[in-house]
Amino acid sequence: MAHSHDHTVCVEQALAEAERICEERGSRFTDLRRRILKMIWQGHKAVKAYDLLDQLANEGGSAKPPTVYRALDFLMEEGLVHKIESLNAYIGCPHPGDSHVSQFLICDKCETVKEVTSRTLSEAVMAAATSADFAIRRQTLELHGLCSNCRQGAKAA
Amino acid sequence: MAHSHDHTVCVEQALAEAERICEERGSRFTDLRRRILKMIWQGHKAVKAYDLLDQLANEGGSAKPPTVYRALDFLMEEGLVHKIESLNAYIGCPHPGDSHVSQFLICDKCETVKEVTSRTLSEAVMAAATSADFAIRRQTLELHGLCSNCRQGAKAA
DNA sequence: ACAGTGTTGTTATGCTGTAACATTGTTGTG
DNA sequence: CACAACAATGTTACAGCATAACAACACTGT
Ligand SMILES: [Zn+2]
Ligand SMILES: [Zn+2]
Ligand SMILES: [Zn+2]
Ligand SMILES: [Zn+2]
Repeated sequence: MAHSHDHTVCVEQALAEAERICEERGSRFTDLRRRILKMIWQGHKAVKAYDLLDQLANEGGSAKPPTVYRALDFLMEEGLVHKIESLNAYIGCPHPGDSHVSQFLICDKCETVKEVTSRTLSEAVMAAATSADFAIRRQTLELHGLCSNCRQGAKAA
Repeated sequence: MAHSHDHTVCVEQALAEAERICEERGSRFTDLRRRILKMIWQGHKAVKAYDLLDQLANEGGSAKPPTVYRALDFLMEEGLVHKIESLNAYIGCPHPGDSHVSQFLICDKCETVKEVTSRTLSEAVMAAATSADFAIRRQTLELHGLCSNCRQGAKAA
């Protein structure tokens, strides 16, 4: 988020929801997966797979790429994490559980990624697809630019 | 394109336009860049950098990655080619010259990529950004699914 | 105890992309 | 033409992103 906030709340909420969702579905929210999800939630920036790998290594133990990618695959399948294609990086979903299509606002300055779900936008996407007789199964919608906060900083300076 | 067509026309037109645009701007449409643009236009699918590399190698000579990536950078800067982030692949722009934001319809079956420029969609994107007080500089909008042709094939079968 | 399944560890490799420096080609100037 | 300046390409080396294949371990239910 651009504005400051108590981020520990974000993290705890995300972990609690993940726990609940996996419980419901009978999928296993193991310690490794929990650790990685927590790392991804260390802020509102998208996190790179190899940064996760490094952090795992620092916590002791010798982590290898598959460890991280398998956890990421799991988290994405469960809808707990999204991949930002234009960054090759991963971000926690702020509202997993309820199925949704999302769009991302990515600030190129502070790197904050905000997930939004605009109904209007979704409908426009649908309309565009329909008029081309195209059946959407998955969408990547990533908007890069400057967040409100970073633009105000620029003006002040 | 899903429907069959005389693709040599597409290619020739793309190359001619590229020539014209570079001429206008005083940028150099060298032989290498021309060859690579032509390869990208071998169809309406997105092409991978290392496939271009292989083709260069096959045409004799020992091409290395930077050769390809530099050409791609040039072509993208001139707006002759777009990158499809969700595929790590590159596709020729069917209407370079006129500045535009585009969206891509990517068929997961036949791999055809269609570039569209929907005004409604662009406006919805703008509206979503504005309402989040976000200033867009670049957008990635990639819709994966099935094109009309591939769905009809499925029904018939 | 045991089989079956899912998770993690390990090794190796493939794909994607760039940094840095050498060489060659092009353009304009005296 | 000789020469400087710059753009483009060649070359080597490496960094970053991701998966295949198999081994070891853990959890489940019988
Ligand atoms: Zn937060
Ligand atoms: Zn920002
Ligand atoms: Zn064509
Ligand atoms: Zn298709």
